[in-house]
Amino acid sequence: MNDETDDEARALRARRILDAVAAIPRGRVASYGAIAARAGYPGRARLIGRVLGDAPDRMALPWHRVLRADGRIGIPAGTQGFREQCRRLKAEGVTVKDGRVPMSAFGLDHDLDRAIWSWG
DNA sequence: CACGTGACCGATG
DNA sequence: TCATCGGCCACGT
Repeated sequence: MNDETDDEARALRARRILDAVAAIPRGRVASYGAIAARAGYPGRARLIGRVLGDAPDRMALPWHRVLRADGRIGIPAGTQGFREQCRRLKAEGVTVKDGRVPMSAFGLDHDLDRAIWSWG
């Protein structure tokens, strides 16, 4: 009897998280933790990876714009997904070197800093 | 119910 | 930069 409620909760979580991912602007990136917080689940970064992994790949979603907090790609190196993520990021002008993106230049907080402090 | 695993993170050494 | 640790927690076994 609880199953339905659980499924609903899961669906809600996924929706909020996927929405947050979808909100990342083209050419920018965000960390799993940042997405978790934005979706309303602070401290639960692992949840994002799980949801993205479960999401149907046919879904048009900028999942490739989600990286680890240090800028490295979260997917294990050498996998198809890893290569795909590199490809997609480069395709939209994001610098990827050795499976890593300079968050200082492409992270969302950089936009905030620039807007608030008029940097760059 | 216990345990291992993982597309995580921040602090610490 | 790398290694470890404690925290986080859904899932499969």
